[in-house]
Amino acid sequence: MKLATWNVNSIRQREGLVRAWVERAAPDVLLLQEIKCEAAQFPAEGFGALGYRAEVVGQKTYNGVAVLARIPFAVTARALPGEAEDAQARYVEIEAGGVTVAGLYLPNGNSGGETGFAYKLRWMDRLTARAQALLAEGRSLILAGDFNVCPAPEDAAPGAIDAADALVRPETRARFRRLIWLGLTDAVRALHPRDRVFTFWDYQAGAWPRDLGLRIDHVLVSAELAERLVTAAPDRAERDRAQPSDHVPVVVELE
DNA sequence: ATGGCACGGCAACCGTGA
Repeated sequence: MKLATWNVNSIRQREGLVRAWVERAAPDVLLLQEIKCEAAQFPAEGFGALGYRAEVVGQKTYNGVAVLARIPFAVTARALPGEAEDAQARYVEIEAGGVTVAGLYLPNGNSGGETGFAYKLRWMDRLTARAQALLAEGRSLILAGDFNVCPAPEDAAPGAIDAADALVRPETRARFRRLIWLGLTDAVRALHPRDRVFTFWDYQAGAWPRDLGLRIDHVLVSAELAERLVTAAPDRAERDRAQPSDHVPVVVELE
């Protein structure tokens, strides 16, 4: 199984780029974040022509997630259980090939002051509870998406981010570790323990040419899937294209 | 030393992103 996650920063702006990438990379499952549109605006036909079925959890203007898959799947959730506060479209969960796959767009946590940050932390707690419940059922599990978490200092280029940023605050990192402690493996870091690996470069300040990036898009897999990992890496070349997203796809292959 | 971008919604900028 080849699975990818990509924050595309508006699917309507990025349709051509994403379609071209899908044709080249041919993932079995592609999780999209920040599609920034309602389901009716999602260009499902274009991907249907490539053999992909879409499940879209959309929202006007902000957020929005989707799954594209060329293998059969069943939708198991369109929101993260917990608080009834998710007017925000940030979670979609499917079952495919015997694996539960959650595509997520975790709140950034920098807007709305401490209230916004608290929402991020609660969202992480709810994600942990969901993952724990699925693992308790004995499911093989993949959590993939834009976590808006830079797990460790080596996941940020020096000077790329302020210490007070919600992506690196200790409370954020502690909750990410709690997820890992459920028994999940950070696929990219597991296969690249010493490498400098980034998945995001800001549009501003020449962040891409200066390689001032962050690693904030992740694929976490349960133990038996970790043993099947063959490759796990971002596709950096996508950041060099015309009108790119500020994130690149992260691709994982399981044998 | 510093400033630097892009998106959607809307019809002038502004909230958000990270």
